[in-house]
Amino acid sequence: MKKKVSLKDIAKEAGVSIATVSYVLSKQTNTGVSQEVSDLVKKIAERLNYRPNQIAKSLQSGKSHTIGLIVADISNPFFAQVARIVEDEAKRHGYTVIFGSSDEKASKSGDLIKFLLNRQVDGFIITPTEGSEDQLRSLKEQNVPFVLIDRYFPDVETNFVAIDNYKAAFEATKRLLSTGNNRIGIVAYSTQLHHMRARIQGYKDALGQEKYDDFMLHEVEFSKIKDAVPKAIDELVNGKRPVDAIFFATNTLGIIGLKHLNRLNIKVPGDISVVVFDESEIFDFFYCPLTYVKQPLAELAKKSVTILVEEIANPSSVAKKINFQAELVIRDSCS
Amino acid sequence: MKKKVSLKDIAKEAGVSIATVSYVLSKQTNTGVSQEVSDLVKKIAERLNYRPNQIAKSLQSGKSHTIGLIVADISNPFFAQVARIVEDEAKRHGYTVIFGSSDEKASKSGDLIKFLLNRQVDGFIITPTEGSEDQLRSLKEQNVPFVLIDRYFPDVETNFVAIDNYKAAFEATKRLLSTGNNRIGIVAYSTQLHHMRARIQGYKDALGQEKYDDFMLHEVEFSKIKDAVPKAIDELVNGKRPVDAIFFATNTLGIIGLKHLNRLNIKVPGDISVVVFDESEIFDFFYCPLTYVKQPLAELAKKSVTILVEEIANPSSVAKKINFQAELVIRDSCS
DNA sequence: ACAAATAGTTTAAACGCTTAAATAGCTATA
DNA sequence: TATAGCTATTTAAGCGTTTAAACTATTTGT
Repeated sequence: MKKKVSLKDIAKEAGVSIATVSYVLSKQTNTGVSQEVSDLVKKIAERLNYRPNQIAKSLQSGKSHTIGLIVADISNPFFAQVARIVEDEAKRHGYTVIFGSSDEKASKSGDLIKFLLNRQVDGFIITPTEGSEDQLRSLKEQNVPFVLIDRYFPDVETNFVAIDNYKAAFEATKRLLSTGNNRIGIVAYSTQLHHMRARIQGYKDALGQEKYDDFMLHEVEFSKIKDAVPKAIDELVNGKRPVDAIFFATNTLGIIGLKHLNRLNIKVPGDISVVVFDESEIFDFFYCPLTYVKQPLAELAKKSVTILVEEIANPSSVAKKINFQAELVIRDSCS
Repeated sequence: MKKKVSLKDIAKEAGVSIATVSYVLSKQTNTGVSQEVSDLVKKIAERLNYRPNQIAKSLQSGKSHTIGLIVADISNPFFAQVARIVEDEAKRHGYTVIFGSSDEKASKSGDLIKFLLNRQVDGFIITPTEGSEDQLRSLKEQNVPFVLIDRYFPDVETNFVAIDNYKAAFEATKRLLSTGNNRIGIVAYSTQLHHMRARIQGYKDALGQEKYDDFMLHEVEFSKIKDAVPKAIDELVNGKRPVDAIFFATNTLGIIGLKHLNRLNIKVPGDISVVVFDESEIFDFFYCPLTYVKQPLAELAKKSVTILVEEIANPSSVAKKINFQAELVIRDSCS
């Protein structure tokens, strides 16, 4: 890589000091530099195609203008979409985004945080994994600005941007009930993460004491979904008292589940009603337009960036907790 | 953000010079530092939770250990998958990834390159857009290491990792022919990018003089696909001599196209045969298992990283040009 | 005509790290 | 006992910026 043009080169060429060049090039107003020198320096900078060295600026300012985005898996379209919006919004604020995938593992998330801290990111946007509370507490202690997105820990005071999962799940389940389903199963992740517990609780509360039954709740482990979801469905539909509806608690679960329903030749909504949390372009190809919970993804992602940028500029001690409302998009998969 | 622990802090605490601390902490072998001092320094570093400042290291070494990944759109699953593999592979080599989306626009790609160069990335992995040849030439001139992925310009000598698009398209079209289709339409992007021209040429050559007909070739503009693909399909199936098969030149085109076929209630492969370039989880929900061209994505992405890392370590003047073979996965969408 | 104010520019230190070169304190050698 | 040869450690410069402070010339005021 050819050596880059620095202030020094321009200074030498212009016959002035480095400081003068810096003043010309870095100040918007020409504070105390003569017009001639200013013009000359600018012309030379232009000619030499000068590009300021961000690294040097960062070292000097202590700000890298870089934010770390930690998601579960960047190749998951849900997070890829978040990433895209974060990218655009960050760019609008003059920030660069470095990303990393935690694979829902606290250990990976911890490594990633360390790695990116070494890289001197100015702050983080994180979809936290189960068991990462201490990492967040540690970040707080070090006064590193960060915002959680999609999930959060109710007992750790942090900024977060999420949706009202309880309410969304409650309404989704109510929809299944009101369309005549009584035995409603749910396929969820087996995790203590609050967003998932809230979805499950919303589902339970919508059903109420009399209709809920432990048999209908199936929690699968993140790392085993490929096998566990089909198994859960088999149990839901084959028991002595099979369900007449299934609520999938995330789009990934929904995708795998619907594939399995296809395999079993179970028709939606004829044989079974379905509601899915989150949308996915994939669902457009399912023969039946699905009723689903729509998260305001763009708003979530944008808000997370604005909060973070604000927090970097002037740290506040009170945590910003934003809950958006999700929308239940009613189509044809409940009957 | 609390002030970070630096070598200085450790040095003061240990009562030695900064240099000694640096030697202890940055050299694997304890070259010329006494065991006692070494142990002491390490203990203090540990206690203070010292994290080296990468920015300072970068400024000093001239290497940022960061690579810039420029894709068309990170929210497109194809690129999101590439990003994930690049991320993992880069991490294996000790590199961080900064990404940016060009939206297939040369102007954006140019801005992105400048932006990331200021950020002192050590090199790039790029899916180039149409009209970005000069940007690449300029990078070459500045001796910035980079590798193109997915696409390349035959008349610009650069490293690239791609597949043999001509052959893949040729074989896909041959498959359609051999399953009894004679009038085969193609929906492709209207671009001079070589990978697309190669796909179109492969298609044309497979058909040969006698079977090919300009009417069957539909090129749509990237920014207008939502409307243009349905329109193209309407023309292909409604003309005086309608086609009996359609070859979609990318998965995005395929997705939009198949949705439209559904809307028109045209059955695959009953009414029309289909082959799609690239795979997509989305296709799993199409009622008919699709025959598609499978790119070795993981290999492509990995190779791009290893070439780039190698190139950063010791730049070579001869361009590395890698063409992988794609695989035609034959399922049920041709008859 | 001389001090004071002002404008234009430079000096120098700092950000946190690396590393070649210098130095100090030993020990072994003749 | 002076000296060469080690070993352990420090000094100092440099990476590319920014910026407070210092300096120099010029202009203004009296």
